[in-house]
Amino acid sequence: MGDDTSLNPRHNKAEVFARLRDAHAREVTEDYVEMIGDLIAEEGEARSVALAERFGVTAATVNNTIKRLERDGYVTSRPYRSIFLTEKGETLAKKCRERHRIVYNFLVSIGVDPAVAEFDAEGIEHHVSEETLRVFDSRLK
Amino acid sequence: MGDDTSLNPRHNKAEVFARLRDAHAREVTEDYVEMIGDLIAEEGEARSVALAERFGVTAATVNNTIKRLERDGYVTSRPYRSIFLTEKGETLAKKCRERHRIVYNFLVSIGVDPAVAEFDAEGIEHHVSEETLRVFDSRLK
DNA sequence: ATAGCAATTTAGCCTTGACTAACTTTAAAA
DNA sequence: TTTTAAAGTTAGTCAAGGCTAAATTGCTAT
Ligand SMILES: [Mn+2]
Ligand SMILES: [Mn+2]
Ligand SMILES: [Mn+2]
Ligand SMILES: [Mn+2]
Repeated sequence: MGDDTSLNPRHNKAEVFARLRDAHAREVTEDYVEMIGDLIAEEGEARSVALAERFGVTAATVNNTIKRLERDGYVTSRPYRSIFLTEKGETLAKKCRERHRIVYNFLVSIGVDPAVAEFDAEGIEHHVSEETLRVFDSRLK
Repeated sequence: MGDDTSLNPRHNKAEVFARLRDAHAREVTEDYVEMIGDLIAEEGEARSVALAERFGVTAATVNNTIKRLERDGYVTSRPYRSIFLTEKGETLAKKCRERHRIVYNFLVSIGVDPAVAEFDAEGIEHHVSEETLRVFDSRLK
């Protein structure tokens, strides 16, 4: 009962923002593994040049990011060759793709224009908790 | 008809991500002006120490951010004194507070636990377009 | 009036994620 | 088989947004 967390009206706003910063730290990783998975599915392989074109960034930026993803165990790559997802990367990609799909479908289902939903879902997906995602999904049926 | 934008299955994903990066560039600013407004309303003034506590960051970080906000015309401040919103800052704060309120209320209205909604709304608010916000709001009545 | 504490600022560091320019490698065309 | 264009890499730069440690200022209690 001496617990300040839920009773104090000056509630722990700091926790909310810490979680927000956490989500931001994961966003690029999530979008990359999802996109790499998409490319492998659609084109048979994920090349830097395709990632650069789809994200609208330079090849140098893609290169930096891929190195970080490799360091963190999400992808493997060899110089001048295409990029592969590790088990860990594959798992994350699958989760993100499903989450993305649910958020997008939910927005469309409540009446958001598909083109607008495409924009908004790309950002919203990273800030939707498991619980909120379940609520979105349950509204889809 | 030669318009690639809406017909081409290799649609302009790049636009979506460009907008996402734009939204990210504005997030911290939006949360700060909103919080500064809250503090002025609740406590009569916005001090660095209160911002640091609420955001869960150090005083040095707050200082840096306030300087950026000042440079960009959202706040005014004098050394060792409290922080004030400019007209521009006030306008943005008001818009963000209202948007935040709508997103939060919408999440709660569809069955998300209020505590969870508080977390998720803090991130989602920055990625909700005017149009999606109107849809959320219209569902609230 | 001043000592000491709390608040603020400054300096210096780090990572992420972007860029340009220049270089290297690969692969396709000639 | 050689040339050349596309793809990928490297090097160097920058801003945002974090941090710690140390210096400074302002306020409060003695
Ligand atoms: Mn996505
Ligand atoms: Mn995304
Ligand atoms: Mn907010
Ligand atoms: Mn926010």
